[in-house]
Amino acid sequence: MQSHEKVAAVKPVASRPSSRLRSYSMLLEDSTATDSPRITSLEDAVLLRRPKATRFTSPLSDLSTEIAATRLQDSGSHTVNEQMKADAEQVACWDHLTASQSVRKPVVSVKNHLSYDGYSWRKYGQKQVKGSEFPRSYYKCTHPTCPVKRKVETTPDGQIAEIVYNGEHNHPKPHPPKKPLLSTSKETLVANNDAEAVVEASQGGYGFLEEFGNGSGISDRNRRSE
DNA sequence: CATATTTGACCGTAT
DNA sequence: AATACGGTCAAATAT
Repeated sequence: MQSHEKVAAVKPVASRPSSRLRSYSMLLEDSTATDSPRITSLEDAVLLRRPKATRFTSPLSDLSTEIAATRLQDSGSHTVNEQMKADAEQVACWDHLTASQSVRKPVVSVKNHLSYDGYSWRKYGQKQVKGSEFPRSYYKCTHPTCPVKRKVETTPDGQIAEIVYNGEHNHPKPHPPKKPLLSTSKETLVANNDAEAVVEASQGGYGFLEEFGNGSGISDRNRRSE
């Protein structure tokens, strides 16, 4: 295959329908100007696009990261202290598992992003931001009308460096928490004016808990509100 | 087959 | 006005 050649000829346009352009025209020019295969239609252009997402099997640490992030959030209904206590036990458990490296990642949890607070989250982006050395992940509450979003920064070890919540859930919890949330070390919950809460966790392994029944995986993905 | 995640590009805002 | 950065989108891919 000459995939790389194609890649070079095409500007990898991601997904924005609005960005119509230069890609196609440029493609045509480029293709005619070089030895690259000719592009005679938009479809061709599309075919030339290089794959955007390459999935790697997520390492265990990654998994814990997600889980940790997920359970950290309780949107502020319970006290952090309580959560910490309850979680401590589970954390210990998971810790052992990861240590032995013989555990398989709880796919269900990862997929549904069901957190202990009973809400489910869907990851819609990740980015390396300037301020932090760790990548920041962006999540949305999966409920169709729920505006809540959150940003989670995790270390390579899977530890949470910071979590920021934005907005309030406007719906009941799909799955009531069996246990209160928690955290293993220090955490601060600060509510900002815009119903924004910031949770900072300094280190600490967060464990994973049992899986809830399948959450109501809402699928508003690929849907635009406009 | 359906759905969640990955990931680069796009867009808006701040500097 | 130009550039940089953060946040969001959506195709591709994995499960």
